[in-house]
Amino acid sequence: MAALIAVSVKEECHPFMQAQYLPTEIERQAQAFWDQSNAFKAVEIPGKPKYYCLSMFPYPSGKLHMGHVRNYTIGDVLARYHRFQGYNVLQPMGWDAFGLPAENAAIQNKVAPAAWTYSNIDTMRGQLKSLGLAIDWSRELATCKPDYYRWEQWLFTRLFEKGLIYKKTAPVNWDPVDMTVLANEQVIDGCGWRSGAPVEKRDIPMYFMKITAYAEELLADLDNLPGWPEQVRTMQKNWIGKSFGCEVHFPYDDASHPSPLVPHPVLKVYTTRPDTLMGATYVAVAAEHPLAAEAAQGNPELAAFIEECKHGSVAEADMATMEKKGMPTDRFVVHPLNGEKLPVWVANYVLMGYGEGAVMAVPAHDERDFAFAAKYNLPVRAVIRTSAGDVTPAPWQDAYAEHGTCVNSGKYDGLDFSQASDAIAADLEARSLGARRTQFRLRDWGISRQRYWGCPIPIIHCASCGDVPVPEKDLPVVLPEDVKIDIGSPIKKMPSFYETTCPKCGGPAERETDTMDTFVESSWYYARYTCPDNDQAMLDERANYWLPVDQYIGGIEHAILHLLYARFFNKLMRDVGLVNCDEPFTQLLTQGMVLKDGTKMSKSKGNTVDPQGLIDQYGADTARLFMMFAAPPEQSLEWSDAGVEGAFRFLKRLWKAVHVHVEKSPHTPPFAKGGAGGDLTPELKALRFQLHSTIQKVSDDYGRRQQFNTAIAAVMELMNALAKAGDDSPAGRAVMQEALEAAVQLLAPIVPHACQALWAELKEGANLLDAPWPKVDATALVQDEIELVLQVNGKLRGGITVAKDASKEAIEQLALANPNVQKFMEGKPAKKVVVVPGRLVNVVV
RNA sequence: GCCCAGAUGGCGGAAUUGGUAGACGCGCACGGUUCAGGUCCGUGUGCCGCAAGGUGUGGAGGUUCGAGUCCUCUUCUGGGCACCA
Repeated sequence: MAALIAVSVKEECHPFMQAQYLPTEIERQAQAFWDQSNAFKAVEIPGKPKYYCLSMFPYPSGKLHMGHVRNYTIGDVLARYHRFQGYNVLQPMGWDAFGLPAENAAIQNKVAPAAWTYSNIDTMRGQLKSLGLAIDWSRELATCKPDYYRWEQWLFTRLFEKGLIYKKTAPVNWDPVDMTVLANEQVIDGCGWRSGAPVEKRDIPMYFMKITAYAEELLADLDNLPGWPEQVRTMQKNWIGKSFGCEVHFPYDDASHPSPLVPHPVLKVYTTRPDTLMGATYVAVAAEHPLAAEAAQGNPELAAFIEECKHGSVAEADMATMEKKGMPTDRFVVHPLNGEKLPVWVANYVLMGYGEGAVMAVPAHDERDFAFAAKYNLPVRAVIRTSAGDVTPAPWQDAYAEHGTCVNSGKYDGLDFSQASDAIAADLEARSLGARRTQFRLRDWGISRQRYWGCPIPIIHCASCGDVPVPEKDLPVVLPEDVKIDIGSPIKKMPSFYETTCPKCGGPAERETDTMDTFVESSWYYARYTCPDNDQAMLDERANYWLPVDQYIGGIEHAILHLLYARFFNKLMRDVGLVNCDEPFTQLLTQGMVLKDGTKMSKSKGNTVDPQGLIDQYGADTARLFMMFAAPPEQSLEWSDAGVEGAFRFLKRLWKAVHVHVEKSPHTPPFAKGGAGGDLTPELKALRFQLHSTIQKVSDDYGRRQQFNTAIAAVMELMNALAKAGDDSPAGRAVMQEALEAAVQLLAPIVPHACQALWAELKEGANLLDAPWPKVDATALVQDEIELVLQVNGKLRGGITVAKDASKEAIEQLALANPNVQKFMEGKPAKKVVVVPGRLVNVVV
């Protein structure tokens, strides 16, 4: 590249254009022009259709990686395309700046997390700018700045007062050597990543957001999001996990000795299979269940087992893959319908966080209960007739879990799933030993983190007044940035931070030193972009101009948590009166990962390609073109150096094609129907047919399909056709001008710098950003004849050309008369002839 | 373990509504241009076969005149699993 620049810096005869494609200079000029003309500054214009295009903001980890380049190029392509369509476009950018990596980097490099973060932001901002993104940089925000997070604290206090934030204990990963709480990511094979010590579950008090209060709405509104990928809606639906079942109460056998630890003389369970209740042979509780602790008193073996269950991480994947173990207690409960005495077990496969933390076990019809019963020799009683029959001998078959007809169930025999469920629920209700109930898998969102680099939770703990939210006038609670980092949060050891007075009683009090989950910041940033400069309110009327976000773009890995939390926050903000819309993101595009050698590009795997090197060597346009061409946005993208070369080669050919044309015939007006040239030759007609088909296809690819690889391929095909065209007549030159103008416009969203320069060349200095999107000339798409494929028994046997309005009968006759068709019919009569208009004829013999 | 995806030439991918499988690009081969090439241009390129033709979309079945596309089962790969972001 350097050599290339050195060769050709001399000015050519043409004032605007170099003969050679010189991306460095072209991109510098284009970016300077966009900067100076404030081309992408977004202003609210009432009445003009708006398009809010948002890519998930980056965590400032150091420098840009290829995933960022891909994400922001996709967003930029959509933003620029809609701008050409006449929309008032907002495309902002900011920084998801709080988080764990800053603390790790701080320990490693002996820098404060704030300094490290701000320096990364500066580096990455520069890199983003070199990509030529159509971003309104005046709206840039960073979540670690008090002018951002003060509003998060403000909303927290509102929600706390509304009762939507509450406090309870919950288990965390505790490293007993480092004496710290670990993130799931920091637990490797059940041990702390730094200390190597086996991790324990420990209950600590935390603040929770009542997302379950919105479970119904979060579930129902998924049906109002047709612009979201089906798979994301399905994942969220399953995550929320609404189930219809029954609460069943098992009275304790020795109800005469109710434990003070167990408030009710019944053991409650939740089941989605009340129809199998007659098959329950034991009851199992989670190790954390109060009954387990109570039964362990005076039972050292059981106490040891419960202790053992505390080892390992709190991650559900770990819990679900570990060996299913259990231990009996000396307690029994009474079956609520048949009065049988059932043993109570403690089992590690029962989750305390779901339902009642206890299950009724029906080994005959539940796979986990089946395995557990086999292991511990517990009775199995089949009570459902399934496609596998009336009994359930080992080994387990999936059919055992099917819905079927009750058998061996006394008065319920013969009833199907819903009849039996209804009847059993009714009988339980009559005895006050249970009731119909819906249950959600979704749990409330624990937002407390025992970390430093996050938004301080605005609560003051007062010995007499309890937990008091920080009054609005005292916000923000500012996180000190000039700190020394070692293991543990510095603000927990900083009296100047936590020593304060109670806002209610004025007595001495302590600030909360936990910070918020960084998912909180990323749950509302999309709204703050609409009014980032407002220092009087979290949001203002501009939010209702721009929201909802019309197009959101980000990695599929965020399909559940981030997107669910953001949807939740939108509803919270709506209910506080800050926004009008019910949902934050109308259209969602989930991009795939960038791979190299078939695996994810990542620092830890050492297979990264630095985008900066790519931009320096080939320019941003080539990087963008390659990224958009190599795969459709939702699929994973395989990195290829040769593919980058190919993209660069295409841009050189495009540049040369325009250059040669302008040199040969400058100031050519584009072909216009009835204008230059009059009647066209068949070749030029064909060229215009391809040109306008391409405009139609590419516009559809950008606007509806969001498949940019096929848009690029179509323009490549057009350029290949133009390279073969050799008509130097005035009509030929006019069609060439028309085609090159369109090609440049069609590529402009993807390759903005080169196209900006080429447009100025073709249109004598005009600004491409002012040009409306090319229109399809319907008359160019009219065809007199069409080609049909001929098949015999579904196999390709030739083709025919017919008039576009040929009748079915005429087509059938032509097909049967075709020599190759006759050859493969081998003299047999046609049993059936299928004519698919405009496509094919299939003769069945 | 549970939830959600994906699998098509030597490679990335195309085939949009069940209708010509392999567009476009890379790579490769041959030819040309150039003092030179990590330049440019042209031609060819799924596999088997001299050809006619046959065959072919992870695997096994099925529906259909017709299946990469729909159904059932299955294998492998990837994403998520609530404290990575």
